[in-house]
Amino acid sequence: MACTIEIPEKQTFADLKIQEQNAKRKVIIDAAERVFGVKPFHEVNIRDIAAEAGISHATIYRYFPNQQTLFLEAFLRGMDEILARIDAIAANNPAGNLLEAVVADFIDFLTQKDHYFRMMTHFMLDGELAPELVERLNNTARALLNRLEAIFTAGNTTENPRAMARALFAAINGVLITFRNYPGRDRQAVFDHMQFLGKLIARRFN
Amino acid sequence: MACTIEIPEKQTFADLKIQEQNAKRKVIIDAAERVFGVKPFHEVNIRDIAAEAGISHATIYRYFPNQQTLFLEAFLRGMDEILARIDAIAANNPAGNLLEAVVADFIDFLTQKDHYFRMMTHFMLDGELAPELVERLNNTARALLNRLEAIFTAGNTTENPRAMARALFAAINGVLITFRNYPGRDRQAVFDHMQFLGKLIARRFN
DNA sequence: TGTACATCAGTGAACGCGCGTTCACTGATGTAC
DNA sequence: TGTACATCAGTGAACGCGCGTTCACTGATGTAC
Repeated sequence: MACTIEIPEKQTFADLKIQEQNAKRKVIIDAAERVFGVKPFHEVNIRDIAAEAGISHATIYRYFPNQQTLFLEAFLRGMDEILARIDAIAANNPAGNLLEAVVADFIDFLTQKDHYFRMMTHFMLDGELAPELVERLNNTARALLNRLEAIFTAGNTTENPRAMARALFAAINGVLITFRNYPGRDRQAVFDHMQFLGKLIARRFN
Repeated sequence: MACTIEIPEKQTFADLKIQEQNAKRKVIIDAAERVFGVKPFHEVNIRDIAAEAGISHATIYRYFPNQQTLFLEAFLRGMDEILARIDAIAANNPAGNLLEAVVADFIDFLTQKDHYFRMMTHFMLDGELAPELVERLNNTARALLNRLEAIFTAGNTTENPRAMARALFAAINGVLITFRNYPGRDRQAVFDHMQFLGKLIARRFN
């Protein structure tokens, strides 16, 4: 306990300015998240987000070069959340059915926060992202696949664990897309059905 | 051979008129298919299709109430093609690996004719179709699931064959979506990878 | 301590463009008498 | 056989609307001297 005084890092005015810019970016993304929670993804526009953030829509362009980048930033935040959740499950779930638990959580999360899922499909299908953004997108995808691969490796599959990870990831995405508008079922029934299929698939991948 | 004279069905002027309308509708859809073969789905518009059909874009609205209906009509034609292909495979493939063959063909077809796949995702994700159109969409989906279910039933799965059909259909859709923009791979490599994953999944579903 | 100037965040208004859809009109064909 | 009228397919022009993005400007704050 010789030294209890906190010595602050050296910080310049320029540093502060950058921090402030980042803080403002965060405020904007936070606002976007709130809007996404209320409106379907493809109806959300820059003006909505600006209004929610309490600024002019032109101001957004001071902090993001364009809409795609803002959306991607929001999406990556969601991906981080998923990764953290998977890690938490893996940590608390040393027993056998890790795969099923992860799949269930994945479906759970992406059903609750539907906008993340819609953004994912948007980037997969329509996205025309700048190469640098594609790179960031791929990084998180890779991080997710790494998690899944680790599970398969630990489970001693006869298949290539990486291929299994890819196939499982794709399969669950497919469930989320294919049955989201299951005719004549309410939200809860759709969710149950997705979980049911997720479980079936996870079982097949064991 | 008592009677070789063909007796034509009774046909009124009104019948003829309806037939002509249907023929014109077909010309328009044919034109749409050609445009879809050249342009990415989400860039195709009514004016393109009209130009390809050699008519004014306003004329299209004499034969289709709106764009969605025209697109759906084109899509259903693609679905019919898929169903016919599956039936052909089932007929020529009495041996064991029917499932893998069907999956391979499904991926093959929807990769070649990408616009059908894009339309499918469009209807699943963004589509706001009139109830009557949703009904038609569901009918073909059901027809496809019936085919898959029959394969599982014949294969004596321990699982519910209908559930297996749904899960497989979703899983393959997922592969087609998730890896269509696989970074840094050309068309051929993407295709091979999809087929590889399709095979892996089919194996898991055996 | 004050003055002139530079910087820069924030903004409302406007631009631009695409595109589905509708309108008002034309001209050909059919129908009644 | 001819005339007046109705029907209806086809059309170019225009409407309407959304919405990402940019522009020209304001006003506050910082800086040089």
